[in-house]
Amino acid sequence: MNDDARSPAEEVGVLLKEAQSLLHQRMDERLRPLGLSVPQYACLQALRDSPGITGSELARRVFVSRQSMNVLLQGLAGRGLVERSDRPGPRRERATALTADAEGLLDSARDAVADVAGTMTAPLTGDDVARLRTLLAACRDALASPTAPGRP
Amino acid sequence: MNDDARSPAEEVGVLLKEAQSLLHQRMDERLRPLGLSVPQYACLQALRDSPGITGSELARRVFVSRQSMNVLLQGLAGRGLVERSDRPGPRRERATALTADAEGLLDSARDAVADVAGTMTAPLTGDDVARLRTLLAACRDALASPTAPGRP
DNA sequence: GATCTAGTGTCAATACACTGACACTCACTG
DNA sequence: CAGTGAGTGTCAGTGTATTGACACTAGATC
Repeated sequence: MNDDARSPAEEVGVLLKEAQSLLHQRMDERLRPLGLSVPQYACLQALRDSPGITGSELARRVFVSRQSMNVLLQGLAGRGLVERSDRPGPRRERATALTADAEGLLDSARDAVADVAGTMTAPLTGDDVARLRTLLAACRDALASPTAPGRP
Repeated sequence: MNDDARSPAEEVGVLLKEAQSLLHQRMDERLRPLGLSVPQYACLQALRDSPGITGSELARRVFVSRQSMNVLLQGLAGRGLVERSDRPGPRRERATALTADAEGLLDSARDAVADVAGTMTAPLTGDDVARLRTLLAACRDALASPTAPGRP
């Protein structure tokens, strides 16, 4: 039955893994000279897009656990890249904001990441990129709800 | 300049991360009842596609380091899923092969993974899937060579 | 033949992320 | 008002993957 051939859907899965892994690798190569890891960059970027966001929401967007995000933020705070209020807010949350240093560093990082992303989509036309975005979004949405272990 | 807008290429990057992360999560949910993690499944699958492959080559395909693959293989060997020859070959490599138990388990795992992949591509037509494969392969190839830190 | 390079496997130590558990606060409900 | 549930932050313990280092082998180079 499914002896040697891989279904088209499965091939999409491995291509997804391969492309994402390569992208992560290239981003890491470019961000490391700036003293940033990929999750740290994603954290700063999310913090810039949504200032005052809670740590838990931050963790969800970066795809890590609250605990990991906590130590990640501690590291960034120790380097003076983020400021965490020690006066907890209404729901015990600590407001977190970027410092001026982080803004400058983040601009450099954004350029590096944009360059990598540009290399990735270089062989594609504008229409191709738009199509790719649509298709990937459809795949993501299809996987959004936790699959039941067995289907009825 | 690049103040608030994200370029289409960067959006592809985050969509790639989101889709891959969701896929990994769903696969993990389905493989865990079988006692397999995603890297373990990928390892067995690669071992099935290319019997007698070396541990280092295996590591490259699964996107982990040689050392991680080593402990991973030790775990699989301890559960009787793979057999490692203790008579090293010409280049000091140890031939690795799946056991009968692994073949059966892998068949179940393949079904589960195929199901997840099917859910992912469910909202897509056949042409969409083919197009997606082409585009993803192009992105992967564009990222294949290590990017020089700065361009000339 | 001596030397260098590339490939492989392994050990040790470190960094990273995760699960589990607990304390605390707010909104809703009986 | 008591109680339940959801959301957040933190601590401790564990597992996993990584980097760095070393030993060994085969082939290329001089």
